[in-house]
Amino acid sequence: MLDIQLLRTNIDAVCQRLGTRGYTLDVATFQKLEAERKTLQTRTQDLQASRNSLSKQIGQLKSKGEDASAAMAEVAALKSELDANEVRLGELLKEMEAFIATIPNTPQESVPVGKSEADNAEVKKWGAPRTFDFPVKDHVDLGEGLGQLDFSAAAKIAGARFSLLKGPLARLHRALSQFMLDVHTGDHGYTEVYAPYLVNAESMYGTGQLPKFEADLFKVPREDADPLYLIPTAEVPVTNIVRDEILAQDELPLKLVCHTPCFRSEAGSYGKDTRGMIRQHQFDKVELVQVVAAEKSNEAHEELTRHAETILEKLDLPYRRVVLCTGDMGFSSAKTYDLEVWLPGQNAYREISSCSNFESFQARRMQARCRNEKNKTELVHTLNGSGLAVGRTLVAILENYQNADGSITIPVALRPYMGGTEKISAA
RNA sequence: GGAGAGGUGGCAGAGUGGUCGAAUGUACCUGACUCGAAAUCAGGCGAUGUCUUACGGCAUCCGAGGGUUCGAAUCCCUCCCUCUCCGCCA
Repeated sequence: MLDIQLLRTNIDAVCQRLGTRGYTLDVATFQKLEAERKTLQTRTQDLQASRNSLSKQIGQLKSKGEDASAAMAEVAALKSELDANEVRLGELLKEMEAFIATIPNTPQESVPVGKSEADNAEVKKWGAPRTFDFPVKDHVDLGEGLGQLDFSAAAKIAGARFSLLKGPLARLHRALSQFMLDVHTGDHGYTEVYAPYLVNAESMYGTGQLPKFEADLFKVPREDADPLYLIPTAEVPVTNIVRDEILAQDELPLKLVCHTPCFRSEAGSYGKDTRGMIRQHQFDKVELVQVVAAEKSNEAHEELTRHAETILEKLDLPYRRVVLCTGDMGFSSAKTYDLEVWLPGQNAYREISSCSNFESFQARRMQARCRNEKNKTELVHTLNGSGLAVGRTLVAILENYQNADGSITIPVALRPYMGGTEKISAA
């Protein structure tokens, strides 16, 4: 959520920034709501002040046993206007909040302006794609050839966009998440978190999935209680740890890492990546989350992105880093780097991690604050990034480490997690 | 699933219709004392919103939402959460 003060005092600048991401702010609606709010709120508060002081007088008169009927008549005269104003003001504030809640974050100045994916800018490239002296297969042919990846069984059990892993490939999947967690906790200073996979609507609102993106979520209705939602990323439960909290200076930065399955409905994305495990309803991810003081967030964003890159480097997987252009960024983000891993089966770089700085956008929605040097409360900045998406990392390993006979060499860094196995072959 | 108890400021904890945004303790900040620290003493110290150039004023907030009342932390209703005991369970 954007700062309403900023909208009041500097709406032109906000408009301009939002314009770069193709979002047109409805200034007229905002100003109409704001004008009404201002008169109504000041009037309501004046009436409340009168009522309060009259009520106080009544109390004093009555305690002395004197006649309070004059003051009571005066309050009664205020009452109908006050009641009407309070109701209308409540509605208006809700309207205003709903309006602001659907405005996306403003991009940082350093974000390239653009309309779509095509305008994202490559920042760096690491590693050279391997040259093969045999025809490369994609991960589906490789996994099914090994007899360890079974989409038809998954379809029977659950439906399209699920996958089933067996044997060494299932172990490799587990090894990857263990490896990632160990690197981030051991080398990068993150604290491991285990969190709920089902969350309430308030949490989804806090990180920005609600109210706008309900269609992308799996919703779990309940007979006698509010519905819960399956998390689309660990970002939701982990970032919401600080919702409605005031953190002490020395608690920051908070660096948390969490491995969870992620569930995405993504009804609109059918037709794209229908083959294989690139786009699934369920996938595992190791998520990095940082909560930092406002002035530290850009620095933290670079650091966190490096932490994700380190995993790719340790696995010796070629990748590139792109900075998303204004038009391709997520709703809540002020700046996002995507890491794209090389997939020989697709002859292309494909997204494997997304690292974003949300600045105070999420913190404002969830009232996550810290005390500054003057002991005053101040919104924190939140960041997160995949470190990494486990399923896609598995895909990358299959395709990059394939051999002519269809077997897969295990990257050296993962061998300790595979009981020393160096190669996966058909059973 | 059954029975009971409870949710008040950073923490602990009083307050059962009116000078209560809330005693007291503790934590924290400032000052005095001290070479310094501790102890002691004095003062300060909630959040959010709103109006104001500012000083500051006003409003709202005692788990959440409704209700009664001139007036609600306090009374009534609904919901959420926590704890204790019993049952069940990986």
